[in-house]
Amino acid sequence: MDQVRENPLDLLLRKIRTHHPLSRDSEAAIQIMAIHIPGEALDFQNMFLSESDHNVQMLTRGQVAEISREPLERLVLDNPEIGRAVMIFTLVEASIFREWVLNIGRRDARSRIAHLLCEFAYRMEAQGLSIESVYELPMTQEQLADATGLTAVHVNRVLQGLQREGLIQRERRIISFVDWQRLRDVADFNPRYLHGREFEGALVNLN
Amino acid sequence: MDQVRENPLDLLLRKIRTHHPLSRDSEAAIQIMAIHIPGEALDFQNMFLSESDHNVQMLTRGQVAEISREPLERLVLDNPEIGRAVMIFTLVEASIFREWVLNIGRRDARSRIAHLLCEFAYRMEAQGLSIESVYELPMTQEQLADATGLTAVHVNRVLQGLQREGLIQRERRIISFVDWQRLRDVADFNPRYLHGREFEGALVNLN
DNA sequence: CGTACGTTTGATCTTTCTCAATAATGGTGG
DNA sequence: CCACCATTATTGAGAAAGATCAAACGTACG
Repeated sequence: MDQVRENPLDLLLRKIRTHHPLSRDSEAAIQIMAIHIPGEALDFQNMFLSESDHNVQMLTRGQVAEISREPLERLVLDNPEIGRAVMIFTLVEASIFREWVLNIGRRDARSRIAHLLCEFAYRMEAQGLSIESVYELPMTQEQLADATGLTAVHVNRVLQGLQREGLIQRERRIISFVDWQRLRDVADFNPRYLHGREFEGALVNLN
Repeated sequence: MDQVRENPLDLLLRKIRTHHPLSRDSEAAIQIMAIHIPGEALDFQNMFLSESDHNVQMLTRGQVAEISREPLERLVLDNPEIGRAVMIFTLVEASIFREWVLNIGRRDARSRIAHLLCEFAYRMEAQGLSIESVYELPMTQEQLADATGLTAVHVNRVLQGLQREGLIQRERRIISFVDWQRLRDVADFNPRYLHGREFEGALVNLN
C-alpha cells in the first residue's frame, strides 16, 4: 500500500466526508453501521462512488494506510486477481450488513449485544488480536447502544445481566468470555456470514 | 444475458440454497433483508462466494434471467468496464443494507414503515413502474413486518395511522402517496444512499 | 484537584408485542 | 356461479421490553 503514517491523535477522527445531517460529530443519536478491526481493509465504496453517505472514525489510536483513488481503481479493474479479492471483500462486508439487519430487526437486547460481542471476538481472533477469548472492546456503552439500536442505559443493564449470568467478565472495557459456547447460543451466532475462509483467501491475494 | 425463461409458478419460490436454519419456508419469523424491483440485477454474491447465506424468493410472477457463474465471472474480471459496473452495483446494494440498519435501528415504527414505502416508491419510479406515486406493494403485512423488524399487527395499525393522517391511500396492496413531501419528512427519507445517478451509469454499462 | 466523560441505579412512561377473536379476501373445485 | 377454505387484515385488551428522566457515582486526564 502507498503511504502509512502514524496518527498522533488520541481519538483520531478522520472524516471522509460529512454530507449526512445525522453525521455531525458529537451528535448523540447516530447509527454505527460497521466496526472494523485492525488489519481489515476499509471503505472501498469511495473508490467507485463519488458521493459518500457515511463517515469513518477511529475508536483507538492506529495506523491508517491511505491509498489514492485512481491508481487503486486501475489496479483493481485491470488485474483480475486483485479485482476478485476486492469483490469478495466487498461482498463479505455486505453480508455483515445483512447480519446486522437481522441482529437489530429480530433479536432482543440480550441476544443482540451478545451477538455483537461474538462477532467482534471472532474477527479479533481472525486478526490474532484476541488471546483465549479475552479482548478489549474499545467502545463506550453509548457507542455500543448506537451500534445495536438500543439505549446506553439499557446496554448497561444487559451487560450486567450477561455478567451476572456468568457468560462474560468485564474489567473496564476488557471483555472476556467465560462461557463462549453458551454466549454463542444466547447470541444465535453462526459465523457463516463472515465467510472467513474465502475472506482470508481474498486477503492473501491482496498482499 | 444468457437465458431468459418464463416462470410458470404463481408464487415462484426460487431457492438459491437453504443453509440457514431460519430460512425454512413457511417459517414465521425470518428476516427480509432486501427487496428487489423488476429490472434490477440480483445476487452477485453467489458469483464470488461459494457458500450462500440467504435465500431469494419471488413476491410476484416474473421473468428471471439466470446466468452461469464461470462465464459471468470471467466477463466481470476481464472487462474493466463491466467490472466497474458490477462493483458499483454491489456497493450501492451495500449502501442500501446500511440504510436498513439505520432504519431498523434508529426509527420508530411509523417512520420505519414510511421509509420503506418511500424507498420502494423511489426505486419503482426509477424503473418506470410507478405512475404519479401510485404503485402496488406486493407484500403482505406479515412480510412488511419481517422487513421492518415489527409485528404484523403493529404494521397494520401503523398503516392505518398513516392513512388516517392523510399521508397515504390504500386499496388492497395498491399504495398511493397523498402527500409525498410530508411522508418523506416522516420517514426521514433522503435518497442519497441509493446513488441513483451512478447506479444508472452502471446499468448503462451492463447493457 | 477539578472538570468532563462514562457508568450505574431507580422510578416511571411508551412503544410495541402477545394473545385471541373476528372479518374480509382470494382462490379452488364442483 | 357458488360454497368452501386458507390466507390476510383488523380489532381489542393486557403484558413486556425498552426508553426516558434524573440523579449519583467513578475515573481519567489536563
